[in-house]
Amino acid sequence: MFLKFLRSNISARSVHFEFRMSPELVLGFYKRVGLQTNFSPSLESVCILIHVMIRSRRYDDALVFMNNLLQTMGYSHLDVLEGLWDSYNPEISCPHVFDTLIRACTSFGDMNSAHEVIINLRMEKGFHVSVHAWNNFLNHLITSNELNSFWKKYTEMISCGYTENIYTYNLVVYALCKEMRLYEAISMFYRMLKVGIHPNVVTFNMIINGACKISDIELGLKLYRKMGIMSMEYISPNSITFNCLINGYSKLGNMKSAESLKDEMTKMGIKPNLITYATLVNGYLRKGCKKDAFRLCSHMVDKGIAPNNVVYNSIIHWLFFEGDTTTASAFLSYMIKTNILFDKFTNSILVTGLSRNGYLNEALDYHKWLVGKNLVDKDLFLENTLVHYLLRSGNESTLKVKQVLDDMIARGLSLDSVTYGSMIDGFSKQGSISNAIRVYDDMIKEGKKPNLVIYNSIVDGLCKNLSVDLAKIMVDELKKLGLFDVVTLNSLLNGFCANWNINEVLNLFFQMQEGNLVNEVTYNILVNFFCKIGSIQEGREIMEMMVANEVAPNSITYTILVTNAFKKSKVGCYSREKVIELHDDLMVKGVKPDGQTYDKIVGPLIGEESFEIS
DNA sequence: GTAGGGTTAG
Repeated sequence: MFLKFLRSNISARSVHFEFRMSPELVLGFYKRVGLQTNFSPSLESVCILIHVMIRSRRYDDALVFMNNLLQTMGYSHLDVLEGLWDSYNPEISCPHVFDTLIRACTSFGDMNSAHEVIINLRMEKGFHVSVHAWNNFLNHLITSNELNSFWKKYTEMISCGYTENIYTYNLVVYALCKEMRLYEAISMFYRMLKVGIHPNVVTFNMIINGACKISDIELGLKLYRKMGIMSMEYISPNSITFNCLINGYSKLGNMKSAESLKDEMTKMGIKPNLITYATLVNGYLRKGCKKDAFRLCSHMVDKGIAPNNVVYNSIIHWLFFEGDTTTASAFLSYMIKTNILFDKFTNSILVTGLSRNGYLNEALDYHKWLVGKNLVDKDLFLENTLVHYLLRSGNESTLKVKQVLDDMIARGLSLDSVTYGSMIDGFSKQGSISNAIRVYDDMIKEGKKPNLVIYNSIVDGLCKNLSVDLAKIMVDELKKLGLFDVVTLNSLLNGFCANWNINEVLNLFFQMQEGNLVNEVTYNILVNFFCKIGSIQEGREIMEMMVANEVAPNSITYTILVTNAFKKSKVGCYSREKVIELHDDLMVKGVKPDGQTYDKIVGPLIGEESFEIS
């Protein structure tokens, strides 16, 4: 009878009753006949099974059946909806079944179908899905970063007269935090209090995380400390609260505070978890403190927490970043040996890490392998990375770039603005402005509009290829269109400097100051220019001006000054002692020295000195 | 439900 039922040769209504009491039996039968060849149950029969499963609260099994219908059997979401609607039996079925269909759609990211189900039920059948279904739908929109769509659909939900619950309010807070609208998120918190919905620890955590993400740790800490008072002692922080704050400090490089928060949570009886350690390890690596990072790794192992792929990805990324490909490979091998799976982060870290360290052929091979295994996203990130580094590796790589692009096109993908931008910039930097222009023309032919970044590449290319006059004309045109920023003007300024055109340099710099379009790059360009055209002293004066205008000198400022001073010392225009004195002065001013410059210039100078003294 | 890792064009 069961087989007959599955092929719907007998009345669905009559079997409803037969099966509703024993979902186990139904599932067992279904699985057994499923193994037979030519087995193809009708839509109606599967829909009845779904009703039975929902009735007995076996939501996961119901989801599996729905996925079967939608994914393998090729029914559309609306087919399934009709099937469920037609086989709906008020004595047995629950309205909840339609919520589950929406969950099935969102679970594989098909937000449009999910919405169509909601609309169809409302418009055609006068049925309103539950607020939970809406919440699930809205949550998926946020997690897939479709925030515009989120707000539109949220408004739709409200206008249908739904009453928001705590989950809905939290979603709104979440969305506001994601859009970095922190103060609106906080006012949402008060609105919740006003309408009698108690914010919970999730609400707090999301706002605290939002504060940390915009680097306002003080605010995050304040909220954490006031959690008790603000909730009449109902809510206390959990591990997520601490992890958010620890992450905030780690991103800012303040590892001391990050670690003391870890101690604080431990004292409160909240155990640091895998995420706590992963966050701290990443924070130390970001600062270049490998020793501390590895200390925490062994600490976590001692506590019985094994590092996972996230921790390994982090380690490998930062090792590649500082050029230590040997140790990076060692960790990769260890990852493979201990069966820790690669994910899309690992793949991306590998392709970028190999490329930026000059292992372009290896990067290309690995990428090819990934394509073969169908493990590459459609977002062109890896391809654009390859194009970028290939073009920077010299002009013999043009053929390989072509290969990457051809493969891309063969896979049905087309170049995006980043591909074009990377190529235009790469060719400009190689000095082959004709190729850059060819790419630009292709881009226009493809109907793609150039953006500011691309215009800036071209301006920079013109300046670097000694056509500053042309660049100036172009910038004037861009200004008329309002299409320029500090980067555009920095390129032009740099071009004037390269031509030793002091009048234009000063003129443009004053204009930039007036327009408040000055950043640390602007000053670095000028520091370099005055070191070359004038004296180290003049360069240092520009730096003083930089500090006075509250722009912090960075490691590039350091390199510019120290390198220029050293060059002058070699031709006897500057003493070696003064180079060291310059270094000391920069250190006192809090300028971060550049490691390479220090090792190459200052270190040896100091070594020589101390040798002479001893 | 909220927390951790990567990033490509000036």
